[in-house]
Amino acid sequence: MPDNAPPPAPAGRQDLAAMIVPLGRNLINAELPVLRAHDLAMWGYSVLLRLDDEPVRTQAALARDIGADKTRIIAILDDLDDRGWIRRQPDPDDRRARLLSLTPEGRRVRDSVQSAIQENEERLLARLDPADRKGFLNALQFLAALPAEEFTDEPVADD
Amino acid sequence: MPDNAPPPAPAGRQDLAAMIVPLGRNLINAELPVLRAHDLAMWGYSVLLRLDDEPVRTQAALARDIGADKTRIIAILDDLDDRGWIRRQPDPDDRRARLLSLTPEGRRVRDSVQSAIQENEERLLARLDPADRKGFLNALQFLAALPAEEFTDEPVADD
DNA sequence: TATTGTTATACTCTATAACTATA
DNA sequence: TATAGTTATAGAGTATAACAATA
Repeated sequence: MPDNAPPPAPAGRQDLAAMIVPLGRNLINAELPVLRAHDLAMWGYSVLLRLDDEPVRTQAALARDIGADKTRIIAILDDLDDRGWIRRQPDPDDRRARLLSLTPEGRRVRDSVQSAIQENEERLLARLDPADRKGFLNALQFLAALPAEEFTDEPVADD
Repeated sequence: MPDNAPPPAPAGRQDLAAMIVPLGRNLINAELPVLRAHDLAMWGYSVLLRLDDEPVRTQAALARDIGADKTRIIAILDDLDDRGWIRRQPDPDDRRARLLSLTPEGRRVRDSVQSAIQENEERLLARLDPADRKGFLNALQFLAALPAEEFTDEPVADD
């Protein structure tokens, strides 16, 4: 037990996961109509989001980053490629690897979907007390950025 | 667009779902070793949590409350019943229904698991700025209590 | 031999449909 | 006939294993 612990609040609140997981499910459900309107699936959107920041050098790295499997994203990449939303170019330096990048059209789709989604999210956040809203976003950004190993005492499968 | 909207912060942050869903996954992963130590699966733990507050009158209601399917919880209830952690008594007033309740042993297991889980969660929350932590929990409790319909403009399947 | 991408296969999870009993 | 619980089946989603190309 940590020595600086405030009262462990054993019955004071639900488990974080018990609140966060269903909340995530509701947020996903709110995204689905938007995604459907652009004929896009959740994994496809995840790929577009990940590629926005910077191109990615291998499909395996992309898969890992979005929490998927390298075998699972292939059909997704095929689909995005067919529509001209991403490019898959063989790396000249290592022809085994594929340089993944967003096309201008892909970026346009991504921006359009994301602003619709975030507009809806802002509608929810607007219902919060301003101070809570700020603390919520600060804390969420911090926690979401924590590497997976930080969540368990036990080492998580990580080799 | 809401008239009181602050700047929609289009590129300012990730989508809420994109932060919350992976965070939920990490929190679940952190729970798994604890659950395994009690030879309990996630759905079983969900059932114990739901039964804690008050007994439930039908299995279908229990399933709905924990976001499961009435056919899916049967094996889970069988298992919890076999271990003596829950009771399934036919309702004398309507012998089709099963009154579901926690046994003292079930409550003991639930408490033990939950305090281990929340102890770990407190370790994470302790890393937050105190004001953020408070805002985070306030906002989370509010958002987690929102009914599913509040998340979409479109009516969600609800008949 | 090791790695990237790919395909094929098997497995797990979940939902749909059909059945029994009570009402 | 309708509802609660149960069982059996089918489907979607996911991971594991084997393969081809390149290093």
